[in-house]
Amino acid sequence: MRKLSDPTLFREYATAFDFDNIFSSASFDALELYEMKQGEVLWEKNDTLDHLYFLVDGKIKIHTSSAGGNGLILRFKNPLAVIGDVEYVKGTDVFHTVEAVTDGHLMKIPFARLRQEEKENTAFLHFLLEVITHKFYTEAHASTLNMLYNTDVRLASYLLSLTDDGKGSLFHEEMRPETLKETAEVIGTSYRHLNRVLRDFEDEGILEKHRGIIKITDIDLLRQKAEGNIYE
Amino acid sequence: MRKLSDPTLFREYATAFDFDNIFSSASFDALELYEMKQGEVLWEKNDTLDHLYFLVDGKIKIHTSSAGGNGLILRFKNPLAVIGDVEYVKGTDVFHTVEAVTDGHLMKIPFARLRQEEKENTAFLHFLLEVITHKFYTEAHASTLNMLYNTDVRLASYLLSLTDDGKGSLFHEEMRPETLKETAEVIGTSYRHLNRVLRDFEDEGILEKHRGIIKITDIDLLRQKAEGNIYE
DNA sequence: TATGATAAAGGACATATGTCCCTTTTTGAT
DNA sequence: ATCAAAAAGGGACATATGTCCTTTATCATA
Repeated sequence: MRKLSDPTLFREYATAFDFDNIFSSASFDALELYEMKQGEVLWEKNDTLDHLYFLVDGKIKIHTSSAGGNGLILRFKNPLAVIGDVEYVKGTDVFHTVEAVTDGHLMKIPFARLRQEEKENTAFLHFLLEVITHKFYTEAHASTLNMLYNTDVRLASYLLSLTDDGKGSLFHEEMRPETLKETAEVIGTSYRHLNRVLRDFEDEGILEKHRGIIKITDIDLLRQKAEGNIYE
Repeated sequence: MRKLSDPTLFREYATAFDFDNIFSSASFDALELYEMKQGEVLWEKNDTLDHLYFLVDGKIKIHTSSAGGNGLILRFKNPLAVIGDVEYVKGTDVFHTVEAVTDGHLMKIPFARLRQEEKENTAFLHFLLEVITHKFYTEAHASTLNMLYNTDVRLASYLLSLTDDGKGSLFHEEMRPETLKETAEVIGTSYRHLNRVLRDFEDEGILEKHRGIIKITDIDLLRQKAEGNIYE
């Protein structure tokens, strides 16, 4: 991660994400703009954070690798993702590895500054509360889904979350997650097994696929498979 | 759940859990004491909440049953557990079933009152933030453990969390979780499989068991099994 | 004391999923 | 255009885990 001095770009992000309203002017002035490069590992398990970060451009992934090295789970995050909120509140070390999936930009602000901010600015506390609550909510849903259902249901739910815009309307029938390998990691299974389940879906007429490109052909069947669940 | 009018008991809980300091006096006056009976289902999935609850005495369990009816996961909560915090912040319906494991007492306060409280009282926002952050932290750990490791590691971690007082010192070598069936639900496996793994542990000399009573005989081996993980 | 409900224990079998490995295709860098 | 690395695709096999069912022990209560 490299610090950027680009007042124009800074201003752009500040406006786009309403930093002026979230922060008092003292804190606003403490914000700094950084850039990340694709593939860069931003933080690893057990790192200590002393800044809060906001992803303002690009995409990151959060993942954990077990001691054995194999097997990861992860989530992708897009702007405006907040990194370090839990560490700020609990004073704990980083728990998941965070990696840049694309080039992008982050804003950072020192924890110390935020301690001040808290005392003066309820809006910031609210913001933090909402961000963390949302994380919990999402995590609880995903966790439940993972514990209670097999790969086919999880995959169906995941595909729905990509296909559906959340309100039931069709968003796009054709999509391409980064890679199938990543998809496997997201739903918490092996690449091999994902392939198996995808082929089953194909046999059942739910989708067609060709070299990683998946096209949903029967969204109702897919919904049925998902048993009312949807990722997030 | 039944409302209680018992000023003495009320005062006792208020003091024990520092409600005077968390809340302004206006909110404090809005607190009401309720009692719950063992086995009572306090809330079910999709219920709508309009009060925040504090468990001040007794024990509850949080669980989800899948559509299929079988398979639940759950956590136990002791005082001072907060129920409805996420629902309050996000405005969503109840997600997990909450059941009284023992007789006990709860304090409740209307969401509407809390909206006021928020505006006047930073301590309350802080409290909420800390509670929810802790929930997220715990959930994330448990979820990761569940996704990454097999039943033997999860069981070892769970047993450790009961045996260890968290700082590495031995707490008690002999314990009895409510039932083995419940233990199975907590670590997210079937009763049958739990039995299998327990017998493996017995064969390996990690523990001895007799009709549900488990005695750890080699805590170091147990630690080794847990691979550095511990529930919570 | 008898009786029924519940928990513990585990056999037998089915299924879900992981691991290892090999082949083909695609992509990206030189 | 060429070549190496990554991704897709899937066979063969091992293992983890679930389901169903039977037996035995325990405990509360009629």
